[in-house]
Amino acid sequence: MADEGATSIWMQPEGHERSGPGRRPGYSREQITRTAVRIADAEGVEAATMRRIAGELGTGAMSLYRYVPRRDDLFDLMIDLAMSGIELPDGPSGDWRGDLTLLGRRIRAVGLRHPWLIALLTSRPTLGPSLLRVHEFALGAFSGTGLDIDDITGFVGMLNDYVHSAIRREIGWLEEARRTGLDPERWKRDYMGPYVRQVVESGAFPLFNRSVLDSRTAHLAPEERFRHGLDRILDAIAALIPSLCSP
Amino acid sequence: MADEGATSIWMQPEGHERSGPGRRPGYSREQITRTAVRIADAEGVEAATMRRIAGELGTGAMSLYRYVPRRDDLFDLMIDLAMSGIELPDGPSGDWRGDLTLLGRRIRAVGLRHPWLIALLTSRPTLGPSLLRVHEFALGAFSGTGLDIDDITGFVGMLNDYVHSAIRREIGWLEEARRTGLDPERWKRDYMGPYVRQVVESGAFPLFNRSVLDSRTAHLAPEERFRHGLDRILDAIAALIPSLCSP
DNA sequence: CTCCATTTGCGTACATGGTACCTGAATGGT
DNA sequence: ACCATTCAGGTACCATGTACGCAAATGGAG
Repeated sequence: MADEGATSIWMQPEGHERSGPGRRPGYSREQITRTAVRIADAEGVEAATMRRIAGELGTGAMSLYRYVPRRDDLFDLMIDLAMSGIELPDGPSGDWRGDLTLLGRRIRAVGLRHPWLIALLTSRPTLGPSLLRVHEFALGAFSGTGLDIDDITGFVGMLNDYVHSAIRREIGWLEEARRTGLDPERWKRDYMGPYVRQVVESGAFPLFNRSVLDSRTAHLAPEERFRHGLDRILDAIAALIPSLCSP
Repeated sequence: MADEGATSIWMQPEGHERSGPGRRPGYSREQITRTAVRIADAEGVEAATMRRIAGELGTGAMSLYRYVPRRDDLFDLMIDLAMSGIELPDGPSGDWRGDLTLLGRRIRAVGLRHPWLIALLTSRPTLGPSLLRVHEFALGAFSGTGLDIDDITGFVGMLNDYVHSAIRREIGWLEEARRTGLDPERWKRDYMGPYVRQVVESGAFPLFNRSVLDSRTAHLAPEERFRHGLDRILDAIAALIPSLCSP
C-alpha cells in the first residue's frame, strides 16, 4: 500500500469492501467507533483505550489497527459520530435567529450527552462530514441576509465560540472532578472552593468578586443561562447586520 | 501532612521556607515550572515529561514530586507562569476599546510564544493568580460604562472566546503538524489538502466552498486578520452597550 | 478439489509515560 | 554529638500506543 496513514482519515476508505480473496473482516470502523463513544460517555475519553475498546468487542487491541490507522484518527471518527447525532432541517427556514437558536440547543444537547466532545473538537483541527454538514447549516442560516461571506464566517465563528465555551463552563468542572477521582460535590467544596473563598476574602480582585457574588444569572438553571447567553450573542450579531440596522 | 494534593495547587505553598531541621531544598517550584515551559515551547507540551524536566535540571524524576503534587498541577503552574508574562497598565485607562485591544494583542503574543498555552487553558478550569489579574483588568475596562456585572462578565467572555479561538485557528494546524511529525508544509499539502480539495470539488457544501475560496480576509497577514476579528467583536459589544447606543 | 496469494485476528514485545515506595544523605535544634 | 526531619533520586509497577510476525480464514485459478 502507498502511504498508509499519511493522509486524513476521511480520505482512507475502510478498504473492507473488495471481493477478492482473504479473510472476511469481523468488525467495522463504525462498530469500533460506537464502542469507543459508549465507553467515553460512561467513563471519560481517557478510559477509551485501544485495549479497552478491543476488550469490549471481545478481541485484541491490535485488531483495531486493521480498521483505524492511529488512535487520533479514532478521535476524529468519534467526533464525527457524535456530530452526526445532530438532526437539522434540510435547509434554512428564512428565520436566521430561529435556525441558529435551534442549532445552538442541538449542539448543547450532544455536548452534554458526550462530555468529551467539545474538548476533543477544540483541541485539534478536524473537518469530518458531519461537522461540515452542521457548519453548512449555520452558514446557510445567514444566506438570506445579503451578508458578505467573510461576515457570515465571522458570525458563525462567534456563535461557535460561545456555544463551545458555554458547554465547557457547564460541564468543565464536572469532568475535572471525575478526572481527579473525587465526586463532584467534594471537588467543589474541598478542592476548588477553599481557593476561591480565599481569593474572594483577600479582596484583591473586586470585580471578580462582584462577578462571583453579585451575579443574577449564576442562579439560573443551566439551560436558561445558556439561552440567555445565546440570545446576547444573537443580539450582538443582529446589531451588526447592516440590512437590519441601517438599511 | 494532612490531605496533600487534596486541594488546589494555589492553596499549597511550596513548604520549603521553614527554618527547622532537614536537608535544604536544591530546586524550586518556579525553577521547575520555567524548565517545563522552556521544553514545551521548543518541542510541545507532550515533550515536557517529568523525566525530561528532571533530566534538564540534572536530577531524577521523583525529585520533582517534592515540589509539585501531580503533573496536572504543573500544567496549572505553567499556565500561570505564561500568563504572568502579560504586562498590563495598573488600571483601566477609561478607553475601554483601547484597553481591550491592548489586552487582546498581549494575549495573542503569549499565545504564539507558548503554543501549548491556549490548549491547556481551555482544557481545564484553572484560576491562577496571573489569570485572575488579567481577568480583572478585562472586567475593569468596562467599569466606567455603567454596565451590569453580568453584562460585563458576558462581554469579557465573548472577548476571551474570540481571542482564544483566533489563536487556535492561527497555530492549531501548525501544532497538529508537529504532533504528527510532518513538517507543516507537507502536512498542509499531503495530509489536509487532498481532503479539503475533495470536499470542495464535490460541491456538497456550497457555502463552505465560498468561505474557503471567496474569502478576502484569508489573504491578510495573521496579525491583521486577528485585529479585524477583534474589531468586529468590539463593534458588537459597542452596539450592545445601552449607554453608547440609546442613552 | 487443491493450491495459493491475500487479508484478518491477535499474541508478543518494546518504548514511554506517571508515580508509589524506599533508602541514604544532608541539616539544624537539643 | 545525637536525632528527628527533610530532600535526592534509584527502583519498580502498571498502563498506554503500536510495530512486528505468524497462524487462520478465504475465494479465485488450475
